[in-house]
Amino acid sequence: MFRGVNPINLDGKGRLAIPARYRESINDHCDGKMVATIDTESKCLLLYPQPEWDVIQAKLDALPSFNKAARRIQRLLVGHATDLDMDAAGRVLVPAPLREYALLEKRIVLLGQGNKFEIWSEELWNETRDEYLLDVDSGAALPDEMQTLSL
Amino acid sequence: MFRGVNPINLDGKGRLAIPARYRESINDHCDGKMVATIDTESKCLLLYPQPEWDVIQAKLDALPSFNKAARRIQRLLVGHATDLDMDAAGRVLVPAPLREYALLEKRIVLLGQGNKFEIWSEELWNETRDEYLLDVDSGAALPDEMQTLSL
DNA sequence: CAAAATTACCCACTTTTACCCACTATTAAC
DNA sequence: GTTAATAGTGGGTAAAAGTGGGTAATTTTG
Repeated sequence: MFRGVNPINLDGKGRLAIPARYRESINDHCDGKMVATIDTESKCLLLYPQPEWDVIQAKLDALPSFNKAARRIQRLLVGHATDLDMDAAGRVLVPAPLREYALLEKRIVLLGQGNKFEIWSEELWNETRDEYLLDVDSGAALPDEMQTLSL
Repeated sequence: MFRGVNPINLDGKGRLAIPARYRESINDHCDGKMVATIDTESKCLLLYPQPEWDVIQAKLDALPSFNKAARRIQRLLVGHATDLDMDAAGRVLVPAPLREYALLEKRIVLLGQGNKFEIWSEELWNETRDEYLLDVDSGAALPDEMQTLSL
């Protein structure tokens, strides 16, 4: 279970150093094999341990090919999903097409989100986070599942 | 399980170099024997390992011959299906009629889609992808299978 | 059957990537 | 506070992959 915000620098080659505290867990869980894809709702990337992603892709692959919405999701998610291997220094190379999508340059944020990470450009993350905080005040409608949630 | 975006150049002879990371899997799975056909809903091609295609063609052949829609799909898909062999350098020659259908010139994109690849002209893929990203927000009707999907 | 076009196979060049090493900064220990 | 160890960062290099083209064999066409 991943959690926490981690400000990181991408190096000149587009490599992302996974913070050391996650590495053991990642090596145990998937031998350093990860899968990155795009988030379709925000300009950020999703980074899964490969076994976690394989479950999702199996579900996506099973969707009906002649349904337009299904096809669209398959093309976006599976189409952008790329295998990444951690190197000996605990780094993964983020492919150029994905970097472009999420507007990643030097300063990025790695966000632990349970079974996956999200990768944001630092600038975009800060803006998004601030918007979220404002929205909370406005008291936007919460789905039923959340009405009973106690923190 | 294929996945990922791969920008590739078709060479002057219409050959497509399969990215190295897929080659071992393709050789294991079908000894380099692939089948390409058209996608009937988008101007792109579908590229299957031969055993995967054989399953699909068997289903198509079993459709009722007197149903007009079935007949049409059979003619389009089976009619355009062409055997392709990977050469020693991991390349397949994309036949001219298929290249024309999908408007393939030099810059193309090979899109992993589970049991198959899609082959797009780079320009058309970028346009299509951008449209899809806009549509996601509009929340077009999703099939039931997708309502429960959690990423 | 001959000529032309196409295709398969091979080789050469260029670009990219994986792997390794070195340096710096930060944390932890004494 | 000083030292040691670990983590973060950057870059060089050898190997692999991508790319392009020549030539010979095969197929197609007139």
